[in-house]
Amino acid sequence: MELNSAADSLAALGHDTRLAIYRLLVQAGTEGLNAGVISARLALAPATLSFHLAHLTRTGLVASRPDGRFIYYSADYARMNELLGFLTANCCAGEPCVTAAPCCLEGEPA
Amino acid sequence: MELNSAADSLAALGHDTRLAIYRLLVQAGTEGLNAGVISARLALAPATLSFHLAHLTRTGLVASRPDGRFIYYSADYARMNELLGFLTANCCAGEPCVTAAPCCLEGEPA
DNA sequence: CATATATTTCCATTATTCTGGAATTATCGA
DNA sequence: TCGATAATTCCAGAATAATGGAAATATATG
Repeated sequence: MELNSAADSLAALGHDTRLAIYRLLVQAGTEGLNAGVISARLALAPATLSFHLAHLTRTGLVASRPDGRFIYYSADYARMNELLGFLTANCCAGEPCVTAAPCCLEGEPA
Repeated sequence: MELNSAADSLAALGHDTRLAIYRLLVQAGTEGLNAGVISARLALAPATLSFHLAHLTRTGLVASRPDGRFIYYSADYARMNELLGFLTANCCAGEPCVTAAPCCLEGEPA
């Protein structure tokens, strides 16, 4: 993973509203939630939500899946783990250290 | 950890230059590096580096320790783990899932 | 086909962040 | 004490991001 791409993802998560959206999706599982449900739960104006969902999607943290009139959004767990791995890579200069274990990868296509 | 505080930390990491600084410090270990060394390695103007180090320090990701004319900066590994834990908290809606293991906590005062 | 609903895109305003030269503060060594 | 070095703060211009009303797009249902 490139530094540039990791920074983009972290910047996407570095905003109260987007982080709240992302956590909602992380907790929702692979099914995801449609935009209307997210909008209702977080009390966001449609245009504002759309802007933030587009941002999260652009960085690869979130995937979207149309279903009729609805669009379902879900967290991409593989991407999350890539990002966690990037942050802890080569850490601690040889001092005692355990690297972070992969999380939530079951059911993901790797 | 509060959502607000996590978002601040993620935003701090969501910038190419700050992420590069942070990774340098993560890899440098608990000793850390002084500002001059960081400035030289990343070819940053002093004022620019100072701005970014202040940002990282404000969020708690980085600690500073004066030593004579030098100021040493180091990654706060406990804080990094808090942040990783926050991102993966309650994830996957009961689907098979392994939470991230703590990293780099040896030698930290918890 | 007409209407209702879901979501996005357009757009303009407002707010925030980034950058680096110059001045400032602080420490070291002679 | 004086000059050199380390790092920060001040400042202002330039760039980027966030917000939400209104219009547009797309799908479902009667």
